[in-house]
Amino acid sequence: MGTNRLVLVVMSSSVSRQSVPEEAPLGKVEVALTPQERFEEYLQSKGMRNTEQRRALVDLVFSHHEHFDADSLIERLPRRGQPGFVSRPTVYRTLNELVDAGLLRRFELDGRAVYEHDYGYPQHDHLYCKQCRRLIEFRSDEFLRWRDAIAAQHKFRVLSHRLIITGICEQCRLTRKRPKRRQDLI
Amino acid sequence: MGTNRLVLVVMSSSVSRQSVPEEAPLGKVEVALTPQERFEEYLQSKGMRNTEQRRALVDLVFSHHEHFDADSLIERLPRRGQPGFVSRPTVYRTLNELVDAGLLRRFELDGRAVYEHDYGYPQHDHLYCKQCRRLIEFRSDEFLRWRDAIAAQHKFRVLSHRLIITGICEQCRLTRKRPKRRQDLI
DNA sequence: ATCATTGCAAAAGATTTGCAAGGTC
DNA sequence: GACCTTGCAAATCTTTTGCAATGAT
Repeated sequence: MGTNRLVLVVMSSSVSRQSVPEEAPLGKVEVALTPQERFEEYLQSKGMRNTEQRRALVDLVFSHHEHFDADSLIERLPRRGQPGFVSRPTVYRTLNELVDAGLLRRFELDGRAVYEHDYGYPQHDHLYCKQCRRLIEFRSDEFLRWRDAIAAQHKFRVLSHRLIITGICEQCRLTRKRPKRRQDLI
Repeated sequence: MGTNRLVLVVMSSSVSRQSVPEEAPLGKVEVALTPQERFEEYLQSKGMRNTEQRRALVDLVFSHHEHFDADSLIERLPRRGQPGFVSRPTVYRTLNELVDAGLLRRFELDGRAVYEHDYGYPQHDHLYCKQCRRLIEFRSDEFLRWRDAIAAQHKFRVLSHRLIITGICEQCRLTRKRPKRRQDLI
């Protein structure tokens, strides 16, 4: 069970500084507790129990920094009967708990829930390539400033936002076409 | 059938209309054809037929400028057996066609598809009140400029974007709390 | 007449829930 | 021991699909 301390990197982008290479590493985010410890804390505070299944899922979820959905997480689990197996309902239940605990963030893509690391990871937004379906992360303080300004104009108290810019990534633009999905829910 | 219904009301939001030029009130865009005519044209170009059901739905959809989901549209239809009735599958089929035809835009909120007028309506984004579940529209050219700049930095070809700022609207902030929904998919 | 479209029933896909058995504190 | 969790099966919710009957051109 890898208790890997979070050392994560995001691409930063600043529109104002135009000569900067468009993908400069932003830096690491230090966190006091591992996700496992942080979740334990949350569970205790709620009078919930830290079970083997929950620990297994936290390990799996934080073993890769990738966007994922419930199904792809389930695919990475051991099969029924194998040690470490977790049932589908429990996976869904635990994902909800991890979101509540602030360890994961959830959003929607093409009609299903997608999760990403939230704990110890800086706020960012996404470019979504319609062709290869990759999510490309970027960070923009300028956007956040604009967001807060527009909210202030509407006397709206911001809690969060979701921004996805859909299009074609450079890689795909320079390559041949690929099949499309059934629907365009963005 | 929805147990927890979205409250889908729109404020054609005119922002503090004083000094911010990019924040003009959302108005209509001049279009040559009515939605009905525009859809007819689309259908013909695709070798599809303009049926009573399709006309009825276009009328209903464009009779109010509101965000809506399939269920709330179905509720506004005459009952089974009444003239003007349209079955649930046909409603879904027609909504997809209206999106393809460019008359409606679709996005997701709390796990289901929400539609809004696209044809003859200017591009805009949304503030979403977590409490009353209202969607408040706003328009920002500054945001669009920023979007295109950030995309250019990533050599990303923009096709569209989806931005929803979630929080508490002024009205709700000045009132007492209301119950929350089951999930926070934004 | 041809062929798209409808309504019905049923299916499908994603996620949630009731409940008895088992695990954690 | 109390009571939270799990896995199973089944239910839900939303949306889609197969198909025979109906309707548009």
